[in-house]
Amino acid sequence: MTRTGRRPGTSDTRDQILAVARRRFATRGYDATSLRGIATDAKVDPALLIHYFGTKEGLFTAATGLPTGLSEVLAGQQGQTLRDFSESLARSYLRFVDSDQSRNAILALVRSAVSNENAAAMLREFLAAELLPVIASRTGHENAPLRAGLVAAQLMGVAMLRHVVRLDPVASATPDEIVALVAPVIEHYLR
Amino acid sequence: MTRTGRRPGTSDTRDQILAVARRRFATRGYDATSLRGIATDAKVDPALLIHYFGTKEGLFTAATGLPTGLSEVLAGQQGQTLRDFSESLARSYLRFVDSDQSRNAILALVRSAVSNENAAAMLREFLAAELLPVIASRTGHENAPLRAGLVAAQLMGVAMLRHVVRLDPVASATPDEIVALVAPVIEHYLR
DNA sequence: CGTAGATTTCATCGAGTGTTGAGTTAGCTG
DNA sequence: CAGCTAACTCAACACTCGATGAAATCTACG
Repeated sequence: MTRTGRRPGTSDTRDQILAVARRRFATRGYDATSLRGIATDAKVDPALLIHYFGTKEGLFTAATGLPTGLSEVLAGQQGQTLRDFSESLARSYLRFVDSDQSRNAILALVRSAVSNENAAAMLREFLAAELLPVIASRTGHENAPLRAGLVAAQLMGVAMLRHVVRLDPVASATPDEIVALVAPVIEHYLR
Repeated sequence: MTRTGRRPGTSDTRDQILAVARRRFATRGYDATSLRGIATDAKVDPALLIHYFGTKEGLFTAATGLPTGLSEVLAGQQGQTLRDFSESLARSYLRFVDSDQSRNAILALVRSAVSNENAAAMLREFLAAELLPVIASRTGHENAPLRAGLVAAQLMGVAMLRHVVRLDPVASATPDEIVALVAPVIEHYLR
């Protein structure tokens, strides 16, 4: 069936591997995701992944690299009142985390972070470098970083209950219902 | 060195296996924890774990079964004002999660839940049966379950950032600092 | 056309996994 | 002391994992 050697025509195989890898890392985490599983899904030999990315970790960082989107969205919401900022932060975050497209990058990190110290470090650095400064810049308290961290904790907890634990009624609530309750909390932290 | 057959004297081996298993499941999660690793730590042959608990999953449920302590503590805090309840919920939760003794049961579930659907179900059921009702009973809103879920999300997020991601300044803050900021949020959700 | 380089598979290695079955030692009961 | 059962280990099976090195097939360029 599948002969050996290069396939005819131009090849999007590399991108397809990345797409499959992103999906599987996101749903199973780093350790529980196998190169063989990705290879099978991508209709490719496992050795090809090594050839392209050198190592499993290389594929992971290539697949989950630059969780773009969130920080840009947040950066574009500066010149507003605190109330508007809070609501729009909650709404953007939910839309980001709920969307199949880009939640995978973050969920992969979260899923992997709990069993892999490397991934935990990546997530830590992403939060410290991208998310927390944007939030902390909205308040003038002496403990602004801690307040921003607790906002992040609230948001991450929502994502955990919604998408990992899938606990009702948090998992089944509409974004609007959640935003209505969470936005005032963010406002409280930053006031 | 270690001879075969039963050891002389009375045996606390079974309990020691459970102690090691709790610790390792908590720090690495279900999938990343191996029977051989537990056996080595407990100075025991891997087959003995199977002999006692039948299967790896049997050992897991035996080790992480009944995360008692939290629900009893919470149940004993009913007849208070909402402000006192919120603060004491936050403080009890932090003491529970920060203590080596009993945080392992919960952290094992959280760590395992992200890569193992069985563990996710256990965590879901624990939250739905033990934690949420106690919280939800403190408010009279029509959406009380959702509000309780968001309280749980805030608390779980704190635990994640503090103990899994270890993100400063949440990880290094004192319990008092966190309680001072989180308790009003709980109050807000339940008011 | 011819050949260099990219793409892809194959077969295999060594290590680690959960689990099994048989065998060995010790405590308990009569 | 004899016999039963519980505690415990040994060796092995069947499997999966990440990674390696060589070979096969194709594209691209001269």
